[in-house]
Amino acid sequence: MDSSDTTGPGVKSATRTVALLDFFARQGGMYSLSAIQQELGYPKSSLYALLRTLVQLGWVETDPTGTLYRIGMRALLVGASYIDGDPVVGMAHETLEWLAEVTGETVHFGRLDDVEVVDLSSRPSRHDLRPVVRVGRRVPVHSTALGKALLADRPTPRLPDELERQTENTITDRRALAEELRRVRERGYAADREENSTGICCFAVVLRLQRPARDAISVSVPATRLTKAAEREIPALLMRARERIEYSAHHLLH
Amino acid sequence: MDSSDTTGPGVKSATRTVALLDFFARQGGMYSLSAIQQELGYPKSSLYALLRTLVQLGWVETDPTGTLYRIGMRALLVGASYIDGDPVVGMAHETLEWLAEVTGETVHFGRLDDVEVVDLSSRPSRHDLRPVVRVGRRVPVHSTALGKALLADRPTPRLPDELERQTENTITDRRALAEELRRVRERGYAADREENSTGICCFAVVLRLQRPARDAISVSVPATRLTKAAEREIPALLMRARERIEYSAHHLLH
DNA sequence: CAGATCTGTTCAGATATGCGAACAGTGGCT
DNA sequence: AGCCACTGTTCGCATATCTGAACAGATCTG
Repeated sequence: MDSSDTTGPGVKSATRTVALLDFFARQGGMYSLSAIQQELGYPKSSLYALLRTLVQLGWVETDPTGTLYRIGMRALLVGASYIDGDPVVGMAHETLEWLAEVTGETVHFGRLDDVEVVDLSSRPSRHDLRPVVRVGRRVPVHSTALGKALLADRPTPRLPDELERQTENTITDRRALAEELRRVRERGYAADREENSTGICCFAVVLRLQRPARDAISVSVPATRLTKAAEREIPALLMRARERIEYSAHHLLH
Repeated sequence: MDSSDTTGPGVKSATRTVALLDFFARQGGMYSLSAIQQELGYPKSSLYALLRTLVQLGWVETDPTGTLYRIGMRALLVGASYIDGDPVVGMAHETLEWLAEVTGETVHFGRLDDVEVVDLSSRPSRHDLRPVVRVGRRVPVHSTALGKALLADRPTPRLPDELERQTENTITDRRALAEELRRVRERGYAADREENSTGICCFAVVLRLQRPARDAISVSVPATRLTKAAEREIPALLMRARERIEYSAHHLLH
């Protein structure tokens, strides 16, 4: 069987299983059988058997009446293990600590997934310890420093169908974004000037562990704290952090 | 079809799909095809097809050689959505904020899963802002305040096969644990005196949203900060937090 | 209260997966 | 080198899933 066939991926019910889980993840609520069937297009009876199986295994939960479905807790456990098992996140950990310490700001570790960036690790700012747990959440690729840093490293960046406006500074034009990516390549780091979230600016650099880069690290700064000095220092610190991470990585991989 | 049948759960390859993901989550590393086959006992060729399917879908990743498998990023995204979609976690959120604020300590929201507690939400202490992201991780049920609070609410608590020793204070005897649970019921809250982690004490109460309780909230305090006053105040604050959460829950559910 | 129109559920035939065995690489050992 | 033990990979038949249509239960409506 050819892998790029019209038959789609090999095992049908495995494909559907994860498609179902993906559906719950994207929509994030409770859905009835028929609602799911309308969305995914699978036959009712197939979904029925599948859902019952997954409920039995704890991967899908139902409401007390047994008629509304949502994602189950086992999914959470498995998801968390992705981070624990990732060698790069593990190696980057102490350097991100250091980076948060010297900047006093919030740092993130992001990984490109299709046309979005997934936050794999967050270290809150020293100042505002908001409980924002963003780990495992997606952020747009065109309006964040993480995303732009990663896009800039690709010869032909894949972009979402529409560059959704997040703030009044968001770059929504594809030409303008291409130009911005050129500047990112030139400078060696990406910046986000309240393009994703009003009042928040970010800087990011990619980790050059594979080509094109898959991972990036960033520092987020409230616009009010973004002095001229900080604008110079933070990118420099990011690059030092990158060196440290890349160094450990090369040692680990011999 | 009977639910407690010898046929096992309905759709075989869905069962295997999630069993495979569970395997990766528990072991948390990279495994070869034959290693997985030894562990799970499925035929090689079946696993082969399944793994290829899941790799194609981003739920399993391979190393550069394509011979070692690990959990993929999509699993992380789906797991994170469990927390976002949970109504109780959502409602408890601002109360946990408040609890962290008034105590100045780290608070957790835990949910019972089989014989372990899963951390669904953490709010770091005001003092030591360690980046401990424990969300999605399991903690033992017998050595934590969260676990003991939840166990105490069950008529016949399910326990792990062995009560593993975590610190020198861990209760490892089943009789002693039963006695401890009796005290928890009497007092209305559970305490952990460095039983799970040396230097850390916890208090926890269950949320009475269903019988037996499924969720609990806790406050963790470094043993060095645990004054007599704190020992009285923290359980009282936990109970106030519980009232607030239960109140919002009943409003939401009418 | 009957009819209409949604739900979730079951069933037997069409169809795709699952299985063991044989094949093909790879590295280690004498 | 040659053999051996071990991987990952492919392939055809037995078998279990998938499916569409029919059934049943609930809610709404005039």
